[in-house]
Amino acid sequence: MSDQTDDIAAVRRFNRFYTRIIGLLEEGMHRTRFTLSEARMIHEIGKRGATSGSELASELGMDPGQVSRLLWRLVDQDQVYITPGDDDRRRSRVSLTADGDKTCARLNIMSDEAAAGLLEPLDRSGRRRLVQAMKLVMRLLSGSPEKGPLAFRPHRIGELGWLTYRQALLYNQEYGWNSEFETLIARIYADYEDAPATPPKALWLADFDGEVAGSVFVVPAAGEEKTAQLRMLYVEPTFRGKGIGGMLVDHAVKFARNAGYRRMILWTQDCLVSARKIYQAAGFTLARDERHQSFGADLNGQYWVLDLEN
Amino acid sequence: MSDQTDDIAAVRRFNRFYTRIIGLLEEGMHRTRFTLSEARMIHEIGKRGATSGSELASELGMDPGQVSRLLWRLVDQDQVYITPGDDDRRRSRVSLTADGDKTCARLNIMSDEAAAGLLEPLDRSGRRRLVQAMKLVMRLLSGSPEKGPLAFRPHRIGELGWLTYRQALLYNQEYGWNSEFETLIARIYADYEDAPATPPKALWLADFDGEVAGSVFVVPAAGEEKTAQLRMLYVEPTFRGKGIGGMLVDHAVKFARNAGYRRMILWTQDCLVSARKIYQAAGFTLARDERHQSFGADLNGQYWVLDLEN
DNA sequence: CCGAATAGTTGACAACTTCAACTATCTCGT
DNA sequence: ACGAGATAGTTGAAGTTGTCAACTATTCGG
Repeated sequence: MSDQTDDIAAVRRFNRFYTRIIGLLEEGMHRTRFTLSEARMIHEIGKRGATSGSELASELGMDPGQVSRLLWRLVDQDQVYITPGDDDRRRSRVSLTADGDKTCARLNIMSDEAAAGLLEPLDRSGRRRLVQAMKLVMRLLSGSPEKGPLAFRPHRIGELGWLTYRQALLYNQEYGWNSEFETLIARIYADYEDAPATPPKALWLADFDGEVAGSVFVVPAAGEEKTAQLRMLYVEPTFRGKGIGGMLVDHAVKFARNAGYRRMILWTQDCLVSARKIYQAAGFTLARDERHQSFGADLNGQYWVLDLEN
Repeated sequence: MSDQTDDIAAVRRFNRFYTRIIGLLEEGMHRTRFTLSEARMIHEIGKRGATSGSELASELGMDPGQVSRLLWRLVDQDQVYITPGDDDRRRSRVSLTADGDKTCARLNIMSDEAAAGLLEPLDRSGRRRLVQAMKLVMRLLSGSPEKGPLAFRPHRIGELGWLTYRQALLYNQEYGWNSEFETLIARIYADYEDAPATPPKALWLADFDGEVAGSVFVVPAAGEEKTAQLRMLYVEPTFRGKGIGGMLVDHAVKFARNAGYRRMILWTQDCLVSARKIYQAAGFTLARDERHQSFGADLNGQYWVLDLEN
């Protein structure tokens, strides 16, 4: 309950804060001979090449009447020209004149400078954290059913720690696992990294616009010839239900097959329901299971196998 | 260079995005009989108890003239009363009437609801990440010379991974250390966590409004009776120069002394200049040093000692 | 081919922004 | 003690923005 109100207060504080930031940025526009609305309109027309008034109205959230008057004012200033639409003569085609193009470019530079002014006091690492945090805020607030470019890539420095952090936190929240699990996976990741390059191993992060959406890795199974082990499959809660887990497993299976492994195994817990479905879909079969007590919970461990030779 | 332009583009995208969010939130205010400016003014007066017009003008970024007219409109609506200032009769005292208080409370509830609407689609973990990201954006953009409440607290689940992530990344950026360092510290943190409770050990995070500003821990030194070892002192770049490192070390030394240790040792590298100064200031003396090759760099390790018995 | 929907224009009015002129009051240095 | 200059607030004027409603021209569906 107090969490709730704290969060709300923090969000409101941020809203007030960012209202100021936006105000400061817009201030800079007053050095031009255009008003803020005019500048936004020119920018929008420049971005789309040629549009209609109604599109501008909905995109900028303006009243159609205001759009109309604003456009004609820009026509008077020779920034914009309006021609009747070709197929639909209600619709007008709005485009920038040569002058308007120049203005648009100038405004863009000014906006860039304003944004650069925000970044200016920060060092490289600070900038990266700022941009990452902004992207996260956007993604969380926009609900993000957006299907952007998802890339599988190797891990970068520090990201083994990041994966430990996220998974320890997640499985604690979802299943109550304690710090025993955190130290276990910290060692698993360290062992992965320190293992020799052969027999083949690989780790991928699912990267969504710079944000880690999930990960998995493949190592040679201990003591078993020509057998690969799939480990640490995980998908961020906000990215679930998009098939990322399945893609990661398929990717890993393909890698193992190409690397010459004959068999693939994995060890999981029966409480991880959605993971189980993914393994089944990838062709794994349950070989045996075993009760055990770990991470402060009663678990049912499962051992799954996939034959890679057919 | 491309990084630079990418960051600028990301910041501009965020600005546009958040302009919309703020617009949506303000939309809700139209259900009241007050305009946005009036609402903001009432809220601001409510927050400060009693102010002057000029303070309101600068706080809300409004023209003094507009503030004057707005205030008198609110006086007409019986939300606000204005009395001449006591000591300075140019200055007026602006306060809320009983009606104004009620209005202010009502507006606050509406703002809370609007903010809650943003949080509503998110689960607990999503909310926490959103709030954290917002706080980070604020801190990075406000330059944060602010001295808020700094607390030393034990680590929570996942934070050993977080510390691994941050330190691996940092020391890679600053000194070029490779993943050998990352796996080493991952194991060091895991060992810390799995060690028995006696002889005494402790780890603290410097917590600044929910954000990790730095950390350090103390363990019994291997093989040496009554000797404590200080390890993994680190301060986030954005929090440096505020004495946090020194406070962490002092805290650790005090703990070791209270826990009955007679001596304290630590192992560091000579390239970590500011850390060295902190150790000196805490009374440590350099016992010996030793060249070695680790983490893909040529290093000069240093062994420092502090006698706890005087 | 008619009624409904859509694109855009125009008028009216209240509120906001910006600038400049103006009064009253205070501060500071001499 | 006093005058120059700064500060707090008020008022006027002109232009811009936000909102609503009425209106024309055009297109679409049946």
